[in-house]
Amino acid sequence: MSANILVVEDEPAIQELLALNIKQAGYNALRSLSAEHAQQLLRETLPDLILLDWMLPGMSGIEYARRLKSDNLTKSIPIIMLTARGDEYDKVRGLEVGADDYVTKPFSPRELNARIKAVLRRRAPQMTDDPIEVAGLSLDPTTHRVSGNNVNISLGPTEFRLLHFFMSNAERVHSRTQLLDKVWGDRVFVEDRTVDVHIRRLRNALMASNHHDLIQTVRGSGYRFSAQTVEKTT
Amino acid sequence: MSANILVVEDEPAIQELLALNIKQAGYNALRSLSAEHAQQLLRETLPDLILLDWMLPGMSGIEYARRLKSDNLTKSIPIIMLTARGDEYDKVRGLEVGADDYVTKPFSPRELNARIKAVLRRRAPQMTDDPIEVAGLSLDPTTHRVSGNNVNISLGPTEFRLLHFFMSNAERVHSRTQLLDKVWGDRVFVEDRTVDVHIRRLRNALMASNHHDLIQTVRGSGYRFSAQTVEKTT
DNA sequence: TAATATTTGTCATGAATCTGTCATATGACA
DNA sequence: TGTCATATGACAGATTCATGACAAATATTA
Repeated sequence: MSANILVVEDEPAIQELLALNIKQAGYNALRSLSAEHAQQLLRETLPDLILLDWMLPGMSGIEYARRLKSDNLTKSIPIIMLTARGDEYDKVRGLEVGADDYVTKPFSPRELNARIKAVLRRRAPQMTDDPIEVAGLSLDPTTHRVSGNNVNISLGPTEFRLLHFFMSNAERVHSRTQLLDKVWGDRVFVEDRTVDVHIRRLRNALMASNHHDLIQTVRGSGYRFSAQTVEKTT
Repeated sequence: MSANILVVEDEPAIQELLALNIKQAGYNALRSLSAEHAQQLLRETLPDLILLDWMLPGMSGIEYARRLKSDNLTKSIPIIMLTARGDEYDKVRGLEVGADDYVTKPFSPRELNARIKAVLRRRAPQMTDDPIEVAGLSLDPTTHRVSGNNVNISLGPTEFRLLHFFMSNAERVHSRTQLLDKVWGDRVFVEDRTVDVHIRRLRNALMASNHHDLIQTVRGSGYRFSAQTVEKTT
């Protein structure tokens, strides 16, 4: 599931350019011409990143950013502001209201992509295309390949995403609900217990290279992907 | 089939310089002194990239860019604008009308080439006409020939482009949509599933030299052209 | 120009694979 | 030991792909 990026920009030409760029980079572009309309879109899908123009008709970009950051539902969505000039003052205010980064117009496509990638990496590492390797187990999102100690491992789509998420967020416990949100995506309604089954399928597949014990059960909390082996208390 | 680059520049000296540079880099240079003349050229050949001077006699560069981007036939041709020294305002307007990148005069040949290359790669990585060879299967863009282990393979136009794209972007998974964009071009609207059919046709053709299994299906994601064979792990 | 190939996009169908849920077994913890 | 959370195997429904057929569009040839 590639990242959804919401572009809030009132100038159609620039919006188009941004959207094109985003698609080119392999993300999914949602578009909105105003803060008000963006707000509506948010009801359906929560994007993984918001590109927000500084100046907007109606509610200004900065105003909207503040609002997004104060709403519990959206506060964790990273925001990249598009500012007109390299104005230091703007920059300060942008960061003040909680923007995660900003890009000054005119921007080069490369710069924009680099920033998007950087921000996404911070917030949702599994959304980037970087290959990951943990304890001899490696996963490459671009080739969609997984191998453990040179043994090829084939996974179904969901197991692949699950492993991808685990590997990009290792050493940390994830509740079933969190996993559903991050791996399945919000707006999907699935039983919590279903996660168990997929964990099992993933473990099964990883058995081929003896990496199945990297996925640890944390009783009462969820699961954890960890390179550190668990010591059994005897 | 090396990329054609159209240079629209009224100053003969600069045009000459640009053309030289382009040829040096192995591309094909088409030249035009005005937007009007360029328009005529476009009737014969659609270039793969347009280098457009900001200021032109008659129709200005920006005006022309806008026009190119609004015409269905030419809208997908990337444009690099040549702007006078670091004029911020120009850059904004350039991007506004849909230019893909810009180079400020005076430019260094190296920078120009880098940008051309980047834009072309983003647009059509398979545009270079170097022969490619993977696992005994070879494709020569100039002669339009494909052969596997000395067996000649004949392909329809679309299958040829598809294979060309695959071979120049091997090992990586491409979604159907991406394939449509890159192989069919972004101005066509065809069903996603159509890709399946062409994949099959290509596989069929490659069967002649037993290379059909280089094209792998990645369930839920798309297709991949890979020299590495898949091992089934159950 | 007419006739004949080729090429292309779409569809219907059946096969392969994936998914979510349940029922039951197992194991952890107080 | 009893209770509760997790593991596991089975399964039916849902997706996703492969494939053959076909007609429209294009190119080629007579």
